[in-house]
Amino acid sequence: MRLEEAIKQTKFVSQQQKAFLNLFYLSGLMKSAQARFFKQHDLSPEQYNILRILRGQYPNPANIGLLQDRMLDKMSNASRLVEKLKQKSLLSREECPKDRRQVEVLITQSGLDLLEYLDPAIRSFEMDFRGLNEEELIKLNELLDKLSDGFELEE
Amino acid sequence: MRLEEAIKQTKFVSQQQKAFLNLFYLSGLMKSAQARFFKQHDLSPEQYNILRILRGQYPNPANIGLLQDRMLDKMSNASRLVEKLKQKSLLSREECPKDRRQVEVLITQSGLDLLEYLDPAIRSFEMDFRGLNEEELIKLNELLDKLSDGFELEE
DNA sequence: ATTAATAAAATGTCATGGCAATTAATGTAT
DNA sequence: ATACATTAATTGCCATGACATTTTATTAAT
Repeated sequence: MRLEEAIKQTKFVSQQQKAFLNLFYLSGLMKSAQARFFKQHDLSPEQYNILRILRGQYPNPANIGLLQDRMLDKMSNASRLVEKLKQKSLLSREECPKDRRQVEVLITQSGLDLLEYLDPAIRSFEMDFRGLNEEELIKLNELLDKLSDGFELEE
Repeated sequence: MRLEEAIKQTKFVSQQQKAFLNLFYLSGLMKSAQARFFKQHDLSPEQYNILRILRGQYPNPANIGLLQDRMLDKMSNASRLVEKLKQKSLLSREECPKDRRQVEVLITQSGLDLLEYLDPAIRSFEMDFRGLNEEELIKLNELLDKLSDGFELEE
């Protein structure tokens, strides 16, 4: 469903305003679709994000700071997410011998298995972008990149 | 800051995947910038959304259902947001005489004053899209619309 | 070597989002 | 007219996000 229909508003004061609302709206749609999907597997999108990063590092461990650095949402609490995932045995967390302030987080085999199991569904999820052809996707990424550039100062 | 730099990842399996992450990433940037702005005025973005809708209806009242319908995020709890705004005297809430299940929510003068006071800042906020020219904005909206169309089934 | 500064992670608090359950009022069917 | 279904709004619960504070370990300064 498109923005106009969703918020019952057909006129916008500018293309800027519409783009602004449109981005929020679409990201909300995506976010809730994503949350619904992960919930079936007793994961949150943020937890999945952590596991993905850990798989990327595997077989090296990651510390909390590295996770926070690479997460899409920097503000989510990596410590607590790691704790949740540990309870599900999807990762291990151990004190780092070199620097006991730090912690070594490593994805477990069952974590790797879960990711592998989810992979096809994730790919088909990203296919929700099938509405756009390759050229359009490239254009979209280009436009989004330009916009992200505008946020350098304030973050 | 761009996606690649933010998540320290330069390669993506597809343009789809990158677009997916890019959208999440940018909307997150926008969301936190927006939240930071509204916080200065002791409002949340959702509370502001409610006030905007009420101004659109003014001088007619709105009921909770109508607010929920028009909100960007359908799932936020309109009842509770209205209660918060009432405590700040930015709106009034009264039992509807025609149907006592419903409620008549009306923006107050001080609510209208606040919105008017915020208007210029909001407009300049939307100007954060100034990185794109008119043609690019139209293209972006077109692409976002196409993508939103893909979500009809599941929402 | 002791003290202060910095750094990493964990914890506490509060607002919000996502849903389920509840309450109260209205509509509908027999 | 009474019982049942539906609708509107509120409330409660739990997970998450945002942010400040605390704890513990390491590094730097004198």
